[in-house]
Amino acid sequence: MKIEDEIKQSAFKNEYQKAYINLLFTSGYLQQAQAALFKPFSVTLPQYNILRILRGQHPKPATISLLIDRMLDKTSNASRIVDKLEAKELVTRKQCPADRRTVDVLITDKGLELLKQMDGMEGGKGIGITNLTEDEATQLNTLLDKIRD
Amino acid sequence: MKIEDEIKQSAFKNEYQKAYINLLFTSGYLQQAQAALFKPFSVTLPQYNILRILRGQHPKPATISLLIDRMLDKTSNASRIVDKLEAKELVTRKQCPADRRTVDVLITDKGLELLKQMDGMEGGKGIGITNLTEDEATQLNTLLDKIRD
DNA sequence: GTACATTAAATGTATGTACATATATTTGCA
DNA sequence: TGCAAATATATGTACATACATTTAATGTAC
Repeated sequence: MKIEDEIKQSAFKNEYQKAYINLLFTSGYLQQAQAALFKPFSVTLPQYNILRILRGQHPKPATISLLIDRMLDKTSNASRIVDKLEAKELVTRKQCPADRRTVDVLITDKGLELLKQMDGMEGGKGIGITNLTEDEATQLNTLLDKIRD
Repeated sequence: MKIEDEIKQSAFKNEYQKAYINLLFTSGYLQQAQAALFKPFSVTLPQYNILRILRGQHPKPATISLLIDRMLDKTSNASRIVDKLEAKELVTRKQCPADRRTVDVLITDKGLELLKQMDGMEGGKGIGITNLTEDEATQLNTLLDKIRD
């Protein structure tokens, strides 16, 4: 659907303003769609992202710093997201003996099992991005990279 | 910058997954940039969006329902955002006599004055979207609309 | 005209974001 | 060695999101 109709704003100042709003809106749209897919698993998007990073490290532990470094949103609060995951027994956290400032975060078997169940719904598959052809996806990547230059 | 370098993930499964992550990441990037621009004015992005809608209506009032309808993110909580704006005296809120369930929300002179000061920084001008040519912005709009089909 | 459904808005709760600050530990340098 | 700076994480606060529930007013069917 055209962005004009989605937000009921008939006119934009120019293509740039329109593209800007469109980008924010589409991102929100995809995030909501994904959150809906995740709901049955009782895991939020940021929690899922942390779990994925931990699986990537497994069986090595990750520190909170490493998680922050790899997260999409650098400014979010990894400590508290790990709190939630720990409460669900999807990760463990223990002080690292080598450097007692840092904490070793490890995904549990239960966490790995959950991710296994969720595999196949990642990457927005079937949500909307696959409405594009592969060429168009490549085009989109080029445009987005240019925006962040 | 290429998305691979931004999030230190070397390989994506395919162009779709990459485009998906890229879209979410770029949206976050733009929102953070805009939040930084807004900070001196002590207004958050959703608060600003509500003010813009109210200016569009001025001098007619808007109901909360109308605000929800026009907001980019439909599921957010317009009532509480209006609370914050009311506390800053940027809007007024009073029960509508015709239908006492509804509330007339009006932008104040102070609110209009604030928007006037902020005009010119909207639409991501100078933030990144203008790294594109006008043709590229049009292309981007087409791709994004297709994602939400 | 009373009862029930619908609508508009507000409120409650859990989660996350953004940013400042606190606390503990380690590092580095005089 | 001793002490300040840097680092790793946690915590506090304000704001927003997501979703369920509540409250009040209106509409509708009988």
